[in-house]
Amino acid sequence: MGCLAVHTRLADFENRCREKGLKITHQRLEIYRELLAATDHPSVEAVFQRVRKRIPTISIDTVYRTLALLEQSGMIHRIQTAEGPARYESDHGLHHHLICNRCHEVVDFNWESFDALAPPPAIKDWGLIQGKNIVITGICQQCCEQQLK
Amino acid sequence: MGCLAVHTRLADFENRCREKGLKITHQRLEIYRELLAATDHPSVEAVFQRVRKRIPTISIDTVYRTLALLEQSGMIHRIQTAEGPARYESDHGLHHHLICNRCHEVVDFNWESFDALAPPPAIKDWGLIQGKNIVITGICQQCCEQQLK
DNA sequence: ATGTATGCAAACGGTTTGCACGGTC
DNA sequence: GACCGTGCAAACCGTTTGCATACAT
Repeated sequence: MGCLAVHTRLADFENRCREKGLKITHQRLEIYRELLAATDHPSVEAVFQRVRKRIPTISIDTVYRTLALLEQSGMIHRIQTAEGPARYESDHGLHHHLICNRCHEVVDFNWESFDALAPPPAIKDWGLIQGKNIVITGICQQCCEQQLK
Repeated sequence: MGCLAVHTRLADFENRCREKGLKITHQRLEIYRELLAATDHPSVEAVFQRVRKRIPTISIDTVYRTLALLEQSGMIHRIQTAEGPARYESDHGLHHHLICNRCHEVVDFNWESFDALAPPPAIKDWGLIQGKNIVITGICQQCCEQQLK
């Protein structure tokens, strides 16, 4: 998943755009590339700052529009963060998130025994399921230590 | 949990406020009472509109401040909603949430086999865990039907 | 040539804040 | 009486939108 070469994933990206009739622009490619490279679940602002190094004239509106578009197309994911600005990640396999309430760092983790669990009967007749996330919140180790000082 | 009489829960509330040195005001009592009565995970605005019927002079700032305060004190919970305004619920036992991406309705559900699961080893050394939520998102039955029309 | 995507700037909605007054303890 | 909590108004931040231009197809 996350181990495919970047150029392969960019080629996939272009194909999926064509399938959906989305134009392949300079800006979209760089935004997607930046998200592929990122491991820190960046905010819109963070993606903007990074892409700006390659495309100094890009506007943050375009980053907002592009990230929303790619999320609607299922090519990237928006993280379930309750507070603060929206954060995104590329689609890199099944995993869940740990979120620090103090520094807002987001860390991936795996939980195979959960993934294997059958969905509870209660949700069967609710409707169409699109996302199933576990979000664990708390204070990360680093922030815990800083607090003691 | 949710089955205790309202006056008992309000008495508990007053006690917990005293323990924490929080003043027991008219506004705080009514905001908490409204959240106890609610089953729809109301937004700040919704709580404001309801409490306003009893206290017409209340301001929405107070509702914001009170809900944030009660959440920090662990007396109520803020729901993990990624998009849109913050939503709250009273502390009424272990459960999880279904969220409709179209109408934004939030529904509680239980998942005992998940609750019984041992936490994955990966999170052991992360830090202090405060919340462990499952958020299932999608389109509720009602919205699915409306879409077909 | 067509129509979508972009950049700019202005508007927007939810939320937070500074301040003086009012209420609780 | 001391001090926290409140209401008011203004500021704030992330995000969205209308518009004219630029670009991909």
